[in-house]
Amino acid sequence: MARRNDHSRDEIREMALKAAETIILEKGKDGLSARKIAQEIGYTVGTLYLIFKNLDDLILHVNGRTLERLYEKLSSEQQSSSDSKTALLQLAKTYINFAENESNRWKVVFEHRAQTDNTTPEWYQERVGKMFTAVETHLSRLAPHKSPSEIKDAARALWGGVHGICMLALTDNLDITGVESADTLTQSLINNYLAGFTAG
Amino acid sequence: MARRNDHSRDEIREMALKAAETIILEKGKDGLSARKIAQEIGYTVGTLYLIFKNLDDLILHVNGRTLERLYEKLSSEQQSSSDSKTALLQLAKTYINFAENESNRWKVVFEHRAQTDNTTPEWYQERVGKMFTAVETHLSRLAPHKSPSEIKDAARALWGGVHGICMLALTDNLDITGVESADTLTQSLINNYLAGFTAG
DNA sequence: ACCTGAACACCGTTCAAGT
DNA sequence: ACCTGAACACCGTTCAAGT
Repeated sequence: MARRNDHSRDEIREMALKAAETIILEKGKDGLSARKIAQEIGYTVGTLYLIFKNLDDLILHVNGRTLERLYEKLSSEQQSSSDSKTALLQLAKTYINFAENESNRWKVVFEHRAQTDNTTPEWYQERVGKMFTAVETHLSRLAPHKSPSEIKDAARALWGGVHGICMLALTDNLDITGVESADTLTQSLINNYLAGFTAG
Repeated sequence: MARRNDHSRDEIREMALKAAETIILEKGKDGLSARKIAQEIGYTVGTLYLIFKNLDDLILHVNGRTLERLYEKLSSEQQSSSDSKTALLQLAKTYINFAENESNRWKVVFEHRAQTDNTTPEWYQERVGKMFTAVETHLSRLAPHKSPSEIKDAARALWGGVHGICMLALTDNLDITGVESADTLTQSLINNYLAGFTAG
């Protein structure tokens, strides 16, 4: 063995990330290990360390892809919305559906973020930031008299709120039943928040 | 060795939970292991398994104690509040301060919840439920015309929102700076939400 | 240059055996 | 009855050695 050259570095990289995503999908983060990924793609553990700094780095890239997929979902649904309020409600619906459908992958984004306190690369921060841009756009349409920093804060308050309901629902900490209720709660949050925000 | 009887079962149990809390405080969940707990309390790993079902069970009890401490903090601050709106804002402040001060322990509550999907014991659910009761009480005072189920939903929407901002701030996912901002955002969330909720 | 295989220092969990 | 010690089946990570 050694010197096989069956796959390019980029191919191995892609295979590894795909394998990791599949394992997380099926077994959650606890089911993931470098050895399992390696076995899945037909290489040795050592090979993974030629491509990724370590397992945390690999998971960081998995999470980057998850955020990318969410962003695609969010941006594909926001063109034909009549008004900005409806658009925001629709964004929240999409957000929650994504989190529910990709539940295991979605949880990893935040579990992993919580544990490793190394500085996050800029490409990652950018993807998180993109998720707020659409919200800010709609909010500034609904409240044109607000300053940019007020809009920025509002987007973070409101979307942090949507996220919180979503995560608590996903982890069964809200004493509610499933997605349908999570959806009801976010709609209530957004409607009431907007009532206060646009009036104030 | 064997048959030492230096400590009662309950004493060992308490020592183990305390040791686990200290390790989590200092190194986070990743720094925790059964072997380290055992070493810290001067017993063998095997002993831990005579008292706890497994490490997940031990962590569950650590989390139960964390929730209990939060509840004490929350209930100690809510006596003299003039009106219910101020009381809710104060509750959120206390909540965020607790999460920030006990950051490592607080994260474990939700990381662990996210990974193990075994049914949670009722004593745990009760502690989570207690956290919502105070919120419900204040909300029903502010909006006496709402039905109990509307109040319940509102409490979950609003507090899920507070929680979301709190967690995103703690994990650096909000592009804001620290606790102060998390506090500003929750105050904004609560104020605007209440404006809509009490008017509707 | 590319990849392996074996090593190192860890894990969680179990359970026969010691007192 | 209470606790140990050693075992089992796993980990992440590194790196000399093979082709």
